[in-house]
Amino acid sequence: MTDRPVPPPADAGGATEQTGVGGTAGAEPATARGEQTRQLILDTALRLFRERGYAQTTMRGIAKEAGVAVGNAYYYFSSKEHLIQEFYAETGVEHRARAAAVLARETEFAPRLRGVLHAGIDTLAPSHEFAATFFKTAAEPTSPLSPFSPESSPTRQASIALFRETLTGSTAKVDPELRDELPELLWLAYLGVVLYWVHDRSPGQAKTRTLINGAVPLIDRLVGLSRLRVLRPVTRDVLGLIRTLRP
Amino acid sequence: MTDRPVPPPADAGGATEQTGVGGTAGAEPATARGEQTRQLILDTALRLFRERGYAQTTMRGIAKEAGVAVGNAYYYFSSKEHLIQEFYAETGVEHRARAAAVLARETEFAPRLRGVLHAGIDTLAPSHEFAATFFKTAAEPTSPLSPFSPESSPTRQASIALFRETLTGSTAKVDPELRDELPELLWLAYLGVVLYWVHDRSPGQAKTRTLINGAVPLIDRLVGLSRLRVLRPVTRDVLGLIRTLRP
DNA sequence: CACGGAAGTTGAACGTGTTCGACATCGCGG
DNA sequence: CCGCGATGTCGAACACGTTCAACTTCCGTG
Repeated sequence: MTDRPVPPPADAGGATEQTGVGGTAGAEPATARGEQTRQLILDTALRLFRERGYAQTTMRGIAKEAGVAVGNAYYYFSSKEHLIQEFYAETGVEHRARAAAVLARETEFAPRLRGVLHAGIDTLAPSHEFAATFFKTAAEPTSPLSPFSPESSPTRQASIALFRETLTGSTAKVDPELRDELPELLWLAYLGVVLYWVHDRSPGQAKTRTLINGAVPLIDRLVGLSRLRVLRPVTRDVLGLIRTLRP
Repeated sequence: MTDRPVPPPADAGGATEQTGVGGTAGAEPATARGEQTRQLILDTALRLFRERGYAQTTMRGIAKEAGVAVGNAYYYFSSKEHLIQEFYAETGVEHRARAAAVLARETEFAPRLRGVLHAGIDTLAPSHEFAATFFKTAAEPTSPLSPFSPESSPTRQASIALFRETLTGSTAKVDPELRDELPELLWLAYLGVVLYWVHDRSPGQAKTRTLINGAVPLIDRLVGLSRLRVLRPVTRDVLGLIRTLRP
């Protein structure tokens, strides 16, 4: 399908768009054989996504290439989109690994943040072609793949934790009030960078690197400035608004 | 289909995702009969989208309801997604109309911006259910529906012009350097508001209203502050970065 | 060893968006 | 009035994502 047509027209209720949340995420393999098949299908799928792009890769193609029936792929992954969630997870793990190397050697806030952001793009880089075409599914609010969805919570929390570590592990002096909220804001900024990267058509996505290199000093300076008398009220108001807006 | 599988596997070139840009946007009717049919199909489609949601509305359903063949719909609109672009256009026109009323009576920057932002959400409000599910197609960089795409240029320029009018028609004193760039930044902020709105699950999307009411004074204050000595360099750097990053 | 249920696997079948060659209707020049 | 090309219309056919009832394989228990 593509757009999740509610399968049984149950839900006598109304014309709501209803999607996802309760949706089965595919089976967690219980045996070694299952685990192996699952991994085979996943590897094949991600390889084909990178080789041919997301849209040009069909579930039939994945199944044939992996040597299984199409129904078998659906036994482990409840939809084509769910294969992407696995991609997210893998990406997140690699991002944190790369970031750890940076955080181990840098102590100042700016270089730490700069390194972590670049590490994220480094991780994503090989998949730029195909990432661009599926990021749209992540943009749908009702999709379990949305970075704000409950299903993405583990990945999101891990990512926010990474930015918390980036901040608290640094020598930066930060308004204590801001200190609690900043990691989430940095994560949001990272989302913005990724959004820019997805749209970035410059060779090697060089402009995204420019964005990071230019934005980090600005963020750094702004964080320092936030303790200034003239800016104090602004800072307070921003934080207040954010707290109000959080779901 | 849904995900634009390059129809003929031509393009011997490579595995690029290739999409859109050259894609036919459907026929511009040349006769009165054509114009009438086109409008009938469009009205039917948008009505069904609002009634049933985007995914639950099928091209066959639209055709049947409009009393035409499915192939006929494709004569005027080259894909289901292209029906959405029409929705954008209609929305933009209504937004500008509502905004004009506000701009006619307000002279200060903050209330003007506040009014224009609320007008945008007012316009979108009746379509929240269905807007949420298709905004994802707008998020795909290669999609003609992306707000950054060449195809969206007219709508985008009109929207930016609206924010320019919001600013220049006001009594606000703005750093002349900022004055040129600010409208585009305000448009970006509007996009951010819409993005929040799409994800906003609060009753009546009340939180989006809170966001607008809270963010506008902040923006207003920040714009004023930008002329301050301490912030001058930051302002310069931000503007420099933006100019570098623009495609 | 036999059996029974859980786990894994299959592929035909459904409804979808989209395409395309054939047909219908129109308006205009002869 | 007759053609004839452009414009509009049609619906069967295609490939896709997804479902599901039937089947097979596996393993622990009696």
